[in-house]
Amino acid sequence: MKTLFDNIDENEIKKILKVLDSKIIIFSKGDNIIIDEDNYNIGIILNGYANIEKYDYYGNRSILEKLQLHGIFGKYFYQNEKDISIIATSKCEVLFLEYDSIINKVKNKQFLNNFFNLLSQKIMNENIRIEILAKRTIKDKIWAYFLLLATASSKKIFTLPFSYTELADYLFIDRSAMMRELKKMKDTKMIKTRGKLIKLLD
Amino acid sequence: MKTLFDNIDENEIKKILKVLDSKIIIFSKGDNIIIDEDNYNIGIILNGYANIEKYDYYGNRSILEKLQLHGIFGKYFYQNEKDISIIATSKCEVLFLEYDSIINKVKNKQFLNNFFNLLSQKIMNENIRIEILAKRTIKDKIWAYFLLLATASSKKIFTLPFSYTELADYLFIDRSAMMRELKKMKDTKMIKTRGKLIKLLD
DNA sequence: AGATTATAGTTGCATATGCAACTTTTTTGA
DNA sequence: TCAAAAAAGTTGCATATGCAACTATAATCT
Repeated sequence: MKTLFDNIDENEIKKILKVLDSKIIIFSKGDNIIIDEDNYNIGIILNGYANIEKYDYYGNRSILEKLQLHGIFGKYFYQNEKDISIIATSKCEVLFLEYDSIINKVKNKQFLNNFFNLLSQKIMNENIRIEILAKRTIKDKIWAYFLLLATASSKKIFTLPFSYTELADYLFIDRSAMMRELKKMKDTKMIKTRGKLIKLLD
Repeated sequence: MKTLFDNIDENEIKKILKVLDSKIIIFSKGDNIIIDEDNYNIGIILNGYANIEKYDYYGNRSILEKLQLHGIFGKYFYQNEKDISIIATSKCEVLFLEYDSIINKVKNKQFLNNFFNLLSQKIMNENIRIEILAKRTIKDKIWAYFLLLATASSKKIFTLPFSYTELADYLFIDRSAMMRELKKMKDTKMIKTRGKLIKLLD
């Protein structure tokens, strides 16, 4: 996975972060991560996890995105930031930057390259997400997501980065319907589970 | 809408495109737009429209993305480019570039800025798309998409950029079920349609 | 440690949605 | 300009999915 600091030594990083007038804030699990939009408009997760969430009219929660190492967020990426919240799902260190400064103040080509790559990677992740959502049935959505996790870990056994409740909100489906499909998948020997540990069979 | 050439004069654009060793190709409606990956890995739509499409196991087409003016595509944005195709839906001029050259060869800060903005805009568009797909019912998906088009044109009357067949494939839903919901929406005076012309009522 | 809250697991029921199979209308291209 | 193909429009039927309402289990907090 690409990060913002790939192939840049520590001293150089410090210099860049100073030039950018950046800010690092640590959040606790459950915190609402708010961007101070006057001075900073981009956030980057340095460690920990966060969910980008939205509630609809009926009270359904949708998890729009799962942010992890060097995941990037900010008002440039959302049309209506007001009705979206970013919730830390673990202790979570966030680097805040100003978007324009990156191109205009940073001389280091490698850093620019890394930032480009972060954006490209975000686009790729969202495309993968859209392909999962393109699946027409609950079972196919679950399977596509499990395959993704298996591919990411290069193993047929992996740990869900979500609770099952969250997983349903991430796949935009009803939890009980999802549980029912998971049971069917276990019954037909597609998968085996133990808590959040999932094993894909044959 | 932001474009790659915002605030850059024509001569400067020519210079940049030369430095980048870019290539412009014109496609006809229905053409499969293929990237010559050895030399170019990014495409940008200069005019016309194209769909990014994928067919699933059952033969369902999914329209993953609708590309228009300065829409950007390329292998950096997809994990499995092989099973995805980009189809020109009108006569279509495409600029091909090499990703790395942009950061490493282009000196013009405005151009870099514009390219960044193109990526950010793409991320925003995909987030909007995900929010539409997050809607739990067909009617809500249609309505959310129509609202988006109305907002984009700042009018309550707008023209669908899709055939109804394509629209269903874009929203990842069954066409006949979609037509049924559209009829209900007309019956309950939510919308009025005449061909691809849609009007949102109150 | 015990109480409280959240998550997981289950089920009956109503209905929204997909699918197949048509007809009608519009578009395309030779 | 006319035939062929594509898109739009419609409907009956089967079922996948959402919803409500539970119980059981696990996690969290003081």
